[in-house]
Amino acid sequence: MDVKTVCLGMLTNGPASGYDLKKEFESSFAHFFAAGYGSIYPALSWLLDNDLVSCQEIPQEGKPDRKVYRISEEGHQFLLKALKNTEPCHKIRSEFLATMCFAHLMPPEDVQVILDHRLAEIASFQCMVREFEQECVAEWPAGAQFVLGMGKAIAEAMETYIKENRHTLAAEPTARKAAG
Amino acid sequence: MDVKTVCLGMLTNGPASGYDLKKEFESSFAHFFAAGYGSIYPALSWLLDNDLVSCQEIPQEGKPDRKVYRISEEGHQFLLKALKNTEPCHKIRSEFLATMCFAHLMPPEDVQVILDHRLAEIASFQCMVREFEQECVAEWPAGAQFVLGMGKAIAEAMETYIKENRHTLAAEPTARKAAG
DNA sequence: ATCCCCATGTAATTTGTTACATGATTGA
DNA sequence: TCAATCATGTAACAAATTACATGGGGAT
Repeated sequence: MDVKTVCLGMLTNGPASGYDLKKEFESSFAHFFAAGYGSIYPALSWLLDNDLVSCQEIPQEGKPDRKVYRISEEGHQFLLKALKNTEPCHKIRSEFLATMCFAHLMPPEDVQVILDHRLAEIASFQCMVREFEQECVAEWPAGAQFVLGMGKAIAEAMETYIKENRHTLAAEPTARKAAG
Repeated sequence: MDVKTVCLGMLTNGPASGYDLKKEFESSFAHFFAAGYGSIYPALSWLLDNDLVSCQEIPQEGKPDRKVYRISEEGHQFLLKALKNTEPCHKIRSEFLATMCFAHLMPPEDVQVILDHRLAEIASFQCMVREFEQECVAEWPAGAQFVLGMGKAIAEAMETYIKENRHTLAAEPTARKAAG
């Protein structure tokens, strides 16, 4: 499933502009699917060329016309077909974990800084989740709620794991060396 | 951090061929960093061209010469520099979660099949982890152990979450409809 | 017989990222 | 006055995937 299909899927929640979709990629989709304008706008053009969406241009003053896309019947069918894959992948690409693999080659302080940064990222994600929970999750389709919950579960597992195991990557206490 | 750097890092555990590295990408690195021959072989060529590794060709009968790569002093320095980034990313690209987002558009049986498939993938990962634990983890550097543990923690969190929440994506019981 | 393991690599294609290009409005 | 938000898009570039190309040895 590529950016095109995800954009099409997002449009099942109502018409939206490329700018709107970007915000969705940055918020509710942020923890499992990334896309920038450089992918989104071409994706929407492609969907339009293939009649999977229609486009309504809304003139605005001082800004480019706002282009609101709406999924078509063909679009719905295309999406359903794309969703038929019963073995969708789930890939992690982690420079963080790759770096940690080689922690023994690094100064232990540096390792701890990286861990702190990762914890901070997790905390900011959890903060966003809390906002969703207080505002709008209840109105989301069951699948979207499931996905947010999964993100929450993974984030919590990572947080706990890092806090409980970071000491294994700390420097050997100097006292030990002196004693040995 | 790209494939080149990860290959270089892998070579800190001892000399290896492209074929050997591929096996490592498929096993201990599988849960957070993917690479195929199409990335690995060009990466090793690049590392060799830049004197970050040396190469020893071992003639073999009936097979292409086995090329064993060894990290050089320059390679070590290059790696240390690459490891200096204190904000390494951790990205998930999940067609699985993207699909689940649109679960309400799909036949509920199909959703459950996808969930079963995901659970099977998690189980096979956990199986691999157990093998590592029984055989070799103890000899791994602390960082690599930390990373395997993280994979285990994430896998367990996902497994538990799916099992506890899959019912929210099931079809409404027909009895209810009849009663309503 | 057939399949998997060993072992290397290239070329075409797909995909996505980053930088560039433009510019008014609103709130601090 | 400064930053952020709104709003679109293209072009160059980077990176990885997939298919292609080859072929002996060993196990079932």
